[in-house]
Amino acid sequence: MLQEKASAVADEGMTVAQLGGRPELASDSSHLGLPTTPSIPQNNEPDKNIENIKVVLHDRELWKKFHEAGTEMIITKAGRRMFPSYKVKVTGMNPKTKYILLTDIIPADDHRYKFCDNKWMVAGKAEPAMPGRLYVHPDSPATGAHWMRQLVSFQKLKLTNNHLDPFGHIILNSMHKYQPRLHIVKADENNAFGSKNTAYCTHVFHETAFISVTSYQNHKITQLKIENNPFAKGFRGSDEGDLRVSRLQGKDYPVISKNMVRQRLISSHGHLSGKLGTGVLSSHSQVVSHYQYDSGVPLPNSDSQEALSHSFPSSRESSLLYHCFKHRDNTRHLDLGCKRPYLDTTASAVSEEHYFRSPPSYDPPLLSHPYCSEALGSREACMYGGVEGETGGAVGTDDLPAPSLNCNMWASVQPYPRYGMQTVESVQYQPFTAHFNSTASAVPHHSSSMQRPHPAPPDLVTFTTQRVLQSTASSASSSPSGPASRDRAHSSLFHRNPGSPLRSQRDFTGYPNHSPTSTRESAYQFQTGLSSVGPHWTDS
DNA sequence: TCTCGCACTTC
DNA sequence: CGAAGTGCGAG
Repeated sequence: MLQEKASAVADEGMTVAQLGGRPELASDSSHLGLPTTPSIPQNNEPDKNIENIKVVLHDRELWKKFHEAGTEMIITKAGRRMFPSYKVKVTGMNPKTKYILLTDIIPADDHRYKFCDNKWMVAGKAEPAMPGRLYVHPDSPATGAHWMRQLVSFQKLKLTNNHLDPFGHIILNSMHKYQPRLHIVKADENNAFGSKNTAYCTHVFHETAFISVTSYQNHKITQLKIENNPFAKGFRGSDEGDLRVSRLQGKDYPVISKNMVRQRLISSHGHLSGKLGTGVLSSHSQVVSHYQYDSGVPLPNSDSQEALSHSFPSSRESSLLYHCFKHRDNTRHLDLGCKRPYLDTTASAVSEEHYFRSPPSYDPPLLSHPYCSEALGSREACMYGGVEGETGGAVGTDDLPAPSLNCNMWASVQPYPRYGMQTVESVQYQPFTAHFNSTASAVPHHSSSMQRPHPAPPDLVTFTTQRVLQSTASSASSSPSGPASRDRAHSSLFHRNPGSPLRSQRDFTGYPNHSPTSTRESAYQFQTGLSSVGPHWTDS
């Protein structure tokens, strides 16, 4: 089934993310047609074709519905799952090669938003980026066969607005726009960390972009959540919904809430949707202009302000969306350099100027640099940037039976990328670099052809450090096999916080003990360093 | 704006 | 059954 679905989507055209190369502007034209032909599968080349990996967003239609209305994701102190959940179908991997799949969520732009007149508007400059945390899929590392066998779900990933979150959830600022990304890192022995050739690729599905909120702003979104999220079934209105409401209120007769009324009105009006209280339709035309995509190639929008405000086209315009706008570069890379404790890196953080002022031309920093610290023992380190694990060197890891991603962290890039959304996902692929790149070259995003190693552009560079990949990779190779074993390890690292025991995250529990039971559900969410940036960044 | 407890749901 | 994921609405 999935397969079918996936293929169907692919047929439609745009959803498949192709890796290989990220087309740059220059190449855009060639890609416009959409690379239908992708390089598919030539199985001949086993390990090396990370660029041939294809990823299809599961439930894309649902995501599109949300996107057209302006997706909102609730963020809470305790952590809230995303809905729709981020699930993908992966094909084109070498069945025997091990890969690590992880996601991160980066700022889509540098604005803060407000919901007025039934639409999202820019309301100032974004808050300093939060620590970029990564969510490593619990099965990582696992073989290509494992990943391709079924849908890869990131459903347990949670979002929080608690900057001091001890659970390892991904920290976001409310009322800001974000873009989830998927990274696939080859974790084979051959590419174990240290190797400069470790390859990875990044996939971005523009339809998964969202604005984080503490409570829903757009009732259309509320409605979609209620209608599609099984856990919200209790709020469904179908004929009986009213009854539920009434019961809640202790009444025997149906009571209709304002919200429900609004929603119903809206839905009934269909296209007029927005019009509820305040005029709403307004932005349509504008929207169109901003959000367009090319066939597959993401185009950054040059007009930042406007684009942003209209990022979410209303449903009506959806058809219009697929236009092209010019953009500068699509490239995004991940830099996985590793090797420095992330603290250091952090410090080095880049000049704020670069980051923040990235001209429109810059693309979003898609990636970040991971740093790998050798030390992995401490979980805390992972969680908090400031804290470093003391365990020196890989202590734990090496010894651990099941290597896991011990404290690996990636840093996701914070600065805002200003990319408009991309229609299709873009993929990027790059070799891992072993070092941190402080060297930023100002590479334009453009870049990269696929294979070329790129230093990250300064703007992209974030301070964050990451430890993760590396260790992950290396461990992966050694790891026994099952994802299960590593699960616990991972989790343990990340979530544990010295002072705070996290109950909810029992994930880590496993750490010390090897109990097999550890659930693989544990989420692996890592944080990247960050901090230093904040201060500088805020604009004045 | 955000936090909390609630009733309801899925798993 | 209990744990955990939902939006609601009062505060």
